[in-house]
Amino acid sequence: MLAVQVGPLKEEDDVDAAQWKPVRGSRVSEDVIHQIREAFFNGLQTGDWLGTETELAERFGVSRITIRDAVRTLEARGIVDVKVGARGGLRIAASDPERFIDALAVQLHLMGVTFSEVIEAQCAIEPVAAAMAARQATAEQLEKVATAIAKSEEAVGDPKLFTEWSLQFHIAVAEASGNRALHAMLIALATMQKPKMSPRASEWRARRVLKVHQEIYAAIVAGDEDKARTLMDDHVRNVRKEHPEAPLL
Amino acid sequence: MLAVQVGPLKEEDDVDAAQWKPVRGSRVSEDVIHQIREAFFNGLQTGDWLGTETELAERFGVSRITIRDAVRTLEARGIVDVKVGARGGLRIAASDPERFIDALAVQLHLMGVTFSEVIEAQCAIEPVAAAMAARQATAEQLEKVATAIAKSEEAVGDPKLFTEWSLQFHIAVAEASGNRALHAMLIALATMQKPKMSPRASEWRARRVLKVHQEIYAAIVAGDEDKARTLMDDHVRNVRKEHPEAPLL
DNA sequence: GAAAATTTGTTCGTATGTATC
DNA sequence: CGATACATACGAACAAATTTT
Repeated sequence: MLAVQVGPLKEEDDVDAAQWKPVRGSRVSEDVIHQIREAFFNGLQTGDWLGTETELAERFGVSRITIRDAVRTLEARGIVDVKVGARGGLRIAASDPERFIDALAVQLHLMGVTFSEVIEAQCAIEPVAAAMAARQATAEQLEKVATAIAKSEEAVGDPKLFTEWSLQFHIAVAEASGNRALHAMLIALATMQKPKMSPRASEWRARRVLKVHQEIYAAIVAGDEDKARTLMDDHVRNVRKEHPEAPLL
Repeated sequence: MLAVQVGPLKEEDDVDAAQWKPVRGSRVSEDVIHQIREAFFNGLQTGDWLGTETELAERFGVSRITIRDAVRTLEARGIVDVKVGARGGLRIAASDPERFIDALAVQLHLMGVTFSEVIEAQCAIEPVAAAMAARQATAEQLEKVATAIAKSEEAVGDPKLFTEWSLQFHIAVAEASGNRALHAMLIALATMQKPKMSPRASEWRARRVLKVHQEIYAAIVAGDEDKARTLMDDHVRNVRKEHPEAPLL
């Protein structure tokens, strides 16, 4: 059927072709997007002013509608923020994990990735994060972990609230790893499964979980990497076994 | 405001006020985006037809420009594909890691995440992926790993090509973990650092790396989880130490 | 291979809602 | 409160790309 395929040949074999960057698309708005994107990665900071739509239209020599196409795309990618009214216009956006979470969710949905795979991925990463936290957590980061534990302790009788603070504990540990890339990915994974969680922990189960959390925290504070990793590994493994459908704490 | 479009307020019923999704924005196009997004997560598949811009404009009772705003956003999020010409229009997109990679890159840039953090995250995840691969890799997945090794063996004299196939080895191991969430994230991390890598491995260094890759492969084939994890852990640790600026192999 | 039909890409003009001063 | 600045939204039209005839 497709004897001849003229155009964007995607050679999977040629590894050098991977360098290949599509600077030029069939749309004018893609040029605009590309240029602003380049400027972004070349040092623009949150809050930096980019101009109004009309200004940009003049500067790029295109109509306002074309600029709008570009703006909507840049906005969806989390690069710019748009405000109406006087002193409105385009500015470089602030970081927003939501963008990243959404992108991950969309792609995993398209790939047909299962719920349990997301959990499994989280379970794989968390012990490593715990070990990293034990190695290098700052006082401030430890404080956040401690807060999450304290709050969940107050909420042992409220399954929903307890689950929420348990989740915060895990995210705080990831943050304490000191690696923001890891942290961002764990937030994405945890957030994705949150809507599917049904908190049904009984109080004694909550207390048991709380105890493990406290032990993990102690290991991190003590700087015991192996212990932190092992405890977290057992923890997520158990949780997964006990709650095959809602395995996050 | 438009009295016409008051309908689609979707109450996420009940208790979960924390689930709290902003169904209602100040833009009409956000309503459209939200509805199509909901439909997407409720079972639309790659290739499914959504209609033309004009059709959608009629169906939603808005102008074509408003639909275009929505379309650009949905496209940027990787949800739809747009094609011009007869039988063109909107379709549900195929999965494209590129979207996810871009979103991660944008967010990490905004967060000011350093290059070494990205590498460190990768180094944290890979040993776990290797262990998982040892547990459950399929024949087809192992084949891909073997191919990457064979290709890199052929390229020991060509630093650039060798680096590329070494990277493919690592990605193939991640795929062999059987967890597509983990796989997707490692692709993103590896791709992000690729532009900054400077392949400068000498031939004997390449041969040494190759030997380790082969050992890891053997451990995976043998189903030896601990060995696979340990070998990979040592490997990434060494690589990071030897090439502090270009530490990926 | 050429012409026709379809559909997005792009432009201009205009009106309206909204935030700032 | 009024004036100003700006994005949001509508309508009509033509250009360019792609498939079908």
